[in-house]
Order: sequence, then structure tokens, then C-alpha cells
Amino acid sequence: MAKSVLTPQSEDFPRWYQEVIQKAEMAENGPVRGTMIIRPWGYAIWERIQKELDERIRATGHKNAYFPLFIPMPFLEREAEHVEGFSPELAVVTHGGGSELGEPVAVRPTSETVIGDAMSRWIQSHRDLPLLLNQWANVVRWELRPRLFLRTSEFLWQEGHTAHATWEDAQAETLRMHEVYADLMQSVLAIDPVLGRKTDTERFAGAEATYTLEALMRDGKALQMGTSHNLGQNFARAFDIGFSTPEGDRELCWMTSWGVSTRVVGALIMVHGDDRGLRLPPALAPAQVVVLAVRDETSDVCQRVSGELRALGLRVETDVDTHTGFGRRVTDWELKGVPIRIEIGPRDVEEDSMTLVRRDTGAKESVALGSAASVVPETLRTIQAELLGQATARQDEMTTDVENVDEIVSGDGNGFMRLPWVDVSADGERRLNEHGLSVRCLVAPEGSVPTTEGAIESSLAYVARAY
RNA sequence: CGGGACGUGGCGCAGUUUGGUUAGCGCGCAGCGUUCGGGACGCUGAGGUCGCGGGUUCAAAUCCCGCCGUCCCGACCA
Repeated sequence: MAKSVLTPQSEDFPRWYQEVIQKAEMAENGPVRGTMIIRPWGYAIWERIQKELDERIRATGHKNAYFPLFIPMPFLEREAEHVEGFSPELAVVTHGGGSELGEPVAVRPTSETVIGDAMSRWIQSHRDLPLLLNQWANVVRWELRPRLFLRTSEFLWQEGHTAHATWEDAQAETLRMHEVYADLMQSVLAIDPVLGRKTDTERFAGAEATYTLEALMRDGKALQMGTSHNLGQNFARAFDIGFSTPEGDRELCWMTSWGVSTRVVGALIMVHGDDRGLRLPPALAPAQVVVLAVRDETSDVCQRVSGELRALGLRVETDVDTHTGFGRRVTDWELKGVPIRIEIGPRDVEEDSMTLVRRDTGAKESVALGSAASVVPETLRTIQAELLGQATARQDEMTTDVENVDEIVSGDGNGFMRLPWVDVSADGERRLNEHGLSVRCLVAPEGSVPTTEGAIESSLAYVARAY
């Protein structure tokens, strides 16, 4: 057994996290504090997420567009709660073209305001509704304590913005996208987050209701993986986004917004990663299989097997860099989390076989050279399913029911602690915050998302330490 | 902004307390050879304004002053 490449998770989880990002060549710090250089391997993972999510966003009838990075300050100020929520982390440009600007402009922390301004012109009639837009963009929220992927001053995301004729339509949209996110997490990222509603203290600045997806990382801390907001008429009022009804009355639109960011890459690392590195779900992995030549003389066979697998539509890397030691290459691919490694050496070729190794379990088996096309896809499906199964089981194990806030505050603060929301309330929430804990979300007793006052009253609070 | 450190080849560090040869070490990098089924090894080699500016001194990475920058800990967020 070779000595471990990474600091074990059990020894120092934050250090493990940093090391795995560095050694898997995913990302590094940019020259300005809080910025991130996303390296090809990390970016390829993000692009996979983008592709999967973009397809789902289009499939639900949304169109992509692009709005400016710079936002006039007065825009942000129009919605009182919105500006208050974002002003501490706002980056403001004061100079341009060599001189001080008369009107400073903000670098977007999110785009509700610019998009709202445009929508107010684009929407005139009920026939213009619903208006379903999405944009892929970078945003800036100045961070004092940055962490790669989890919290950076600039990050990449997708933000959806929609306008509807009724509250019911907006609510349906909010919940629909919440579900789209859940599907992405489960079927692609192999993570099964808790779907719930944010308390008023954690609600998005300017929203009427915020719905969230919260997952537990391996160290027992929670991470918000996505949010979907019902904005009510708050922004419609601030930006005068109205429409004429069929009856000829003028009414304000009901709006939503929803987003998923590069932060989910952090979740992926911390949910599935182990002491050997990343473990990527096949649906997401930029390379699902790496075919590795043990010796130079087996390179041709490797190329052939890779070709067969690519013909099936699989993403395949071929590693015939025999100049580098075998062990070294094995370790590197494990760090990068490629789900299946196929090793082909002289011994395999002699027996007309190859060695197939699963990254998730480490299990090795010798299979016939000709069977790649049948064995590999099957194994990829198995890995995808088992990663989700493991992650879900671990999260369940780390979720405990508790009696009251005292019990939480006196405990070790690990995992989700669940109790009736009425037993927490605003006062209990403050106490939790003082102890570095927070109510991550509220879930209705039957497991659904609470949408009414009554459902909130009877809901369960999920409490955890959070990233 | 308050508290604690740190700045020396690409990266990680030693050397600074007590000034004194040619500023070392590990990793990485280049060449050659032997290796190759779980981070290989040997030999050879390249690579340094010791954060910046000033001062003290025969002599400064080392002492003094100033500046700059970075990291860690305390009030927000996807």
C-alpha cells in the first residue's frame, strides 16, 4: 500500500479539500484575493454541469440571454431590502476612461435589477407572459473569507429570471425550477439534497419566499447547492413591470429568480471525495474512462480499446505516457476521480484480457479485451447509482432528531439536527446563530416544501453548521 | 477595520536570535541511462534583484526605520 498522497479527511478536512483541488489540478487562487483560476479539469466539470443544467432549463421553456456586468447604482437602490442585503459585498467601479465617474457603477452581485428594468419595457400585455429567461454569467460579491469554489469574490453561475401574470404561476415556476435543480443534483451529481424553504432571516434579499437545496458534506457541515425565489411583486413594483389584462386593467407582474453556481463543484468534491482524491459520478466526469498502457508495447491495444469505447459515445482518455512511472499515473487519475480505469499490460494482452478498476470501490477485475463495449457502460451505471446510494445513506445517518435548541447547542454540531420549527422560532434561531449553527431550511412533515403559513407552522427545521 | 504571523530559485522551507567563505535543502524542471502491474532510481545540469526603499557597518538575508504585500482568527453570503 502506497503512502497516501493527501492529508486524510479524518485528520484535517479543510486541508484535504485544499490539497485535492490543487493535486487534481482543478483550481487555484487568482492574483487578487478571493478570485479563482479554474483549471481545465475543474472547468471541464463545470462545463458538464452547465450542459446538463442548460438542457433542463431549455426543456422547461426558458430562453438564454445576456445582460450587462455593470449596473447603475440607483437600480440596486430601488428595492430597499435588496440593496440592504447586498451592499456589504458590493464591488463598485468609481473610475473609467482615466477619470472619476460621475455616477459610480456596481459590478453585478446578481441581476434582478438590470433584468427587471429591461422586462418593464418588454412586457406590455398578458400576451407577453410568462417571460422565461436565463443567463449564464459571472457575478461579484466581495468576500472577506474566501474558499475555492465555496466562496469566492467572483463566481460563475446561471440565474433564471421570469415574469408571470399571477402569483400562482410564479409560485409554480419557483417550485418547478426547485425540482429541476433536485433532478440535476440527484441524477447527475449523485447528491440527494434536502429540499426546503428558507426562514425569513436566510431569505434572499428582496424575495417573498426562498426555496433551497441543502446537502451534507462528509464532514457533517451543510452546503446550500441552489436556490429558487418567489419574488412576489417586489421587483415588479420597484421597476414598474406591468401588463394589461384581457379585461384591459393594468396589473403588476409576479416574478421569480433562481440560481446554481460553481459552488456545487465544491459540494461534489466534499460529498464524494475520499482519501485518494475525487470520485466523480460518471454522468458528470469529463473523462468517464481512462485506458492506461502499462508498457509502451501495449499502447496500440489501448488506442484500439479507447476507440471502441468512444464509438459508444463515452468520454475516454488514453494514457500512453509510459515515460512517466505506472504508479504515478495511476495516482494522478485517481486524484482526478475518473470513474473507471482500464489497465492494459503485456500480461493482459497475453491472456487477451484487460484489468478494469473502479475508482469508487477500488475493485479490480480482469475482463476479456473484447468485452469492453458491454462491461464498461454497465459498470458506469452501477457506479453512478452506488455513489448516489452512498451519499444518501451517509446524509441519512448524519441526520438526527432532537428535542430542542438546548440539545443542539450542547452537542457537537455535526450533521443535520431536526426538530419542529415551533420549538425553534426566531428566538431559537438567534441562539443557534450565536453558536455557529443555523436553520438551513424548513421541511413540511410529509417531506414536501412548505408553501403556506400553516405548513411552515407545522414544519421541521433542519439545523446544521454551514459552509 | 481589530488580534496573530509571514515575505529567501516555479512550489514548500532552513538560515536571521549571536552580521563574516561561493545563500542551502526537499519537491518540481531539463538531459542521459537503468526502470515500469500502485507516487521508481542513478548521474549530470539549469534556475536567486533574499518583498520594496532607506539607514548603520570594513561587511547585511541577518541589525534599525519606513513602505508594500500575503496568510490565519472575530460582524455577511450562492
